[in-house]
Amino acid sequence: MEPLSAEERILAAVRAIPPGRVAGYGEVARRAGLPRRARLVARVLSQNDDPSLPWHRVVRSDRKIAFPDGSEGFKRQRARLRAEGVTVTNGRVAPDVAMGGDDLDALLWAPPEPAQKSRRR
DNA sequence: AATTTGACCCGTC
DNA sequence: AGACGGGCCAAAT
Repeated sequence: MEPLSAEERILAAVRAIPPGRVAGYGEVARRAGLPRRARLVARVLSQNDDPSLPWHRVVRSDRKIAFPDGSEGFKRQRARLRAEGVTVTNGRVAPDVAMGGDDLDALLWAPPEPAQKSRRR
């Protein structure tokens, strides 16, 4: 088996984000085994053309949509997120759907259950 | 070949 | 909240 290229690993990491949840660019990079390569993730997404890729589940680490407010990309991403039940206000997704927030479970791709308020251990 | 750009991130102030 | 500086690095200028 040919080892997966960096780009393929990134795409796989993006596809691994469960519906209704989001992850940061840096988080995806780390997941793909490419720490500190957040920009590469952004570049790969910008090149991607596969409509089946859930690229809209990738947001900035501050949970805001990376596109300029009001731009086409911005509106497209916001619509796709809302379509799967993610609340977006002022270009930012609700904290309970974000991963890497502060709970270990989140970092380990916590099971789909965004409804609950993450109780600290 | 050198410099700038970009769907980014983090610590510090 | 925002600003600044340093990382990161493939592509485009």
